This record gives sequence, C-alpha cells and structure tokens, in this order.
Amino acid sequence: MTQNTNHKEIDTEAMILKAAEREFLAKGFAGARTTAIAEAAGVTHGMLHYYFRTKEKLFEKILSEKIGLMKNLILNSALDNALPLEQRLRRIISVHIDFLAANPGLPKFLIDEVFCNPGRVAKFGEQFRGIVPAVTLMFEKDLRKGIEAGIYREVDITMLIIDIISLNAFSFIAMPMLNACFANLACDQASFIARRKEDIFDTVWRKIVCS
Amino acid sequence: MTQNTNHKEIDTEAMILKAAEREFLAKGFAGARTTAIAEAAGVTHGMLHYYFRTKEKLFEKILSEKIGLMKNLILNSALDNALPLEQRLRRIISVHIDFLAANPGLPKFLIDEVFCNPGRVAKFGEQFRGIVPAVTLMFEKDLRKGIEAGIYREVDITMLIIDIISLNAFSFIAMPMLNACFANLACDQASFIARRKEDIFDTVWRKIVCS
DNA sequence: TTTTGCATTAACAAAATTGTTTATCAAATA
DNA sequence: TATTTGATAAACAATTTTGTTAATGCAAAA
Repeated sequence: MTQNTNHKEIDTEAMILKAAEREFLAKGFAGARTTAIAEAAGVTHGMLHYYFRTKEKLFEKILSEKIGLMKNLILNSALDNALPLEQRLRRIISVHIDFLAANPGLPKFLIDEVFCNPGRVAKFGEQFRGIVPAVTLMFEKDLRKGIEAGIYREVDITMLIIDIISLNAFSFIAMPMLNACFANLACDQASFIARRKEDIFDTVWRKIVCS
Repeated sequence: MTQNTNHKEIDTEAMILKAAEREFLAKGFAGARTTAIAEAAGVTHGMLHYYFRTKEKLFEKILSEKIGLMKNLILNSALDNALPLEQRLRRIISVHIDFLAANPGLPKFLIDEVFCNPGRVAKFGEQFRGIVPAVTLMFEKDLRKGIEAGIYREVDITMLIIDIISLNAFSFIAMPMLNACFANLACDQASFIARRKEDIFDTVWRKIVCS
C-alpha cells in the first residue's frame, strides 16, 4: 500500500516525459504529435493517455517544470548581492548564458507557449509576477549610489534589464537564424558563447559607467 | 481574354490572403486552421482550396511576401552610406524599430517558420544569404578608419551586428512577455518604442566610441 | 493459490482538419 | 440569345490526430 507497488521493466512514464519534452520544445504544442511522442518514447500511444490523460495535461506538466526552472535561475542569480556591481553583473550574465546554453530552446518555448497564448498567460502568467521587481530591487541601490557618486550614468533600470535580457536571450531564440546567416558560428558554438558572454558584459558595463 | 475577366462582388482571394496573414502570423503554420482563415475571410473554406490549393501553398505565399519585406528593409537601410557612422547608425536603428513596430509579429514568425524548420530553411534560407555580408561591408570601412584613428574601440563587427539585431528585435519577439512582466509598458506602447530607440542607439554607440 | 490491481497492447471510436466534387449562378462574349 | 467561363456554396470524402475501451499479462498480497 506504499506508493511504489508497480512492476514495470522500464519507467514508461519517465520515457514519455522525456520524449514529450523534446517534441514540445522543438515543435510547440500545436506542432507536436502525441503519436510521435509515444513512438519516440518507445511505447504505444495508449500509454500516453493512460499516464497523462490528454495532450494538454502532458504539455502542462512539461511547461510547469520549465517555468520553475527559469524562474529559479533568475531569482537565484539575482539573490547574491555581496559582490560589487561590476562583478555581480558579470556573474549574472555568465550564469544566464550558461543556463541558456544548457536549455537553448527554453526562451522561445516560453514566449510562444505562455505569453503568445491568452489562455496560458492567464493560467501561468502569475508565476512571473515578482521576478522583475526582485531584479530591479537588486540593481537599484548600487546603481543609485554610483549615479549619486558621479561614477555611473543615469541609466533607466527598466531599459537596462531589457537590454540584458535581449542580449542574453536573443542569440538562443534566433540561434538557427544566426547559424544560417553567419556561416562560421556553426563551427564552434562553445567558443561563440564564451566570446558572447564577454562581449555582452562589456556592452552593458560601458552603458553604465561614465567614460 | 485579358487577365481580369472575373466578376466577383468582393475580392475573395484578397480577403483570404488578409485573413491568412493574420492567422499564420498569430499562430504559425501548425497552429493555424484553414477553416478559421476562411471564416475570418467571410468565405466558405472550399474557396480557400479553390484559390490556393493547399494550406501549405497559401502559407508559402504569405511567407514569401514577408521574407521579401524584411529583406528589402534590411538591404535598403544598409544601403545609404553617405552620412557619418554615428548618424547612419542612429538612422538604421530608428528605421528598423519603426519597421518592427509596424510588423511586430514578423521576427518571431520568420524564426519559427523558416529557421526552426529544416524543410523551410532548405527552401527559403537561400534568400537570406548575402544580407550579412552586405551589412558587414557597410560598417567595415568606417569602423576600421575610426579604429585606426583611435576614436573607436576595436569592436568585433559580427558581435556588433548581433547586438543591434538583438536589441532591436527582442522587444518585439517578447513583447507579450514584457507587457506581462513590466506592467507599465502596456500603457503607452508608442512612448516605450520611442525611448527604446534612443536607448539602443546610446548603448551601441558607447560600445563603439572610445571614452 | 487465488485474488487484486496496475501496466500494457491493440483495436476501436470520435473528433478535428484538410481536401474534393458536383451543381449552380452570374457575367462576359460570341 | 446561347455558350462559355470563372466564382461560389454545400455536401462529401479522406486523412490525421486525439482519446477510449476491452482483453491480457504479470507481479505482489492475501
């Protein structure tokens, strides 16, 4: 009567989840096919309904997990406020880029499936409240101190945050386009990402500091 | 026997195209429904097949037009090389942002439907060759001159172009997200766009010039 | 050992979506 | 006026996709 009284050879449920994640991330909800997910998982498609009832429910399981992942990352990386602003900024950018490199499909997925879908933004949008205020708060104090001291320029924090998100995320959202348009990027993705990190920090930091 | 011997009260074909554009831009190929397009156009869905044969063919008609639009804009805006770099840069950013504001769904549409789709990138990707070299060429001369003169920093042109595209396009790709996360943006979209233009130019220009 | 309950399969059903055909109408044209 | 031709609607057909059910097996518990 404990919770794990089942006796399957392989973990069908986990296989389905893994296959569903790949399929949904790659093609979105509308483009994904439950039969393709089942096939990729190596099970009959009846199993998919047995474990998750509907395509929508399976999708939301994946979606929730991904929202949590992204939310966590942002809030955790914004939390450590011990270092001076310059180091903190460098670290945040680096951590975000590493995260995006490990989850390259995520930003597009969330934009497509949460924010471009009225029903979903109503259901899941709530979870994004609070992120921006938290990040803003984290920059505000140091930034204002620097501005008053005359070493930082009078940057608009909202714009600064949008700049950072744009520079960090766009490459990953548009990676297939960049690969098609900048022939040489495709060769060494890793080195591109490393250079990009440095470059973004440089761009943002010069925007902040006077001269 | 001339080409326009037809006799319909309203231009059904144009209505379908207009409705299809809205539907495809909003939901993508997979998410769009031909019945919804026909309904929005105020015609029977048989008409859609009569004029365009298949969903795919109708879609490609819209897609081609949009690719042409975007290509045109980039190449034209990159063409005028009379002004000094600073003015040119300011103008390019302004023109691009205006274009994106008038076609807010376009970048995401092209990324989703062309670049994230192997078949389509094979069929339409070709049309994007040549854009980056043209833009690079346009910056290269002035930039190198400034660097040799010691007034510009040694920026990587590829990174610079990616920065500009990122900063310009991201807001539009993620507009629904920004609206959800930055509550006040939604109020006056127009003023946000105006401020964004200035801010992006400032950011990019400070990246380029020494001190 | 019998029973119980979950996991699984395969066939089935239902719904949604795309695509086709036939009949009809209206205008241009011969 | 009779003919032709393109436009249209409505019903129909085909396909794809999602969801369900009934039968089967298998392992643990009683």
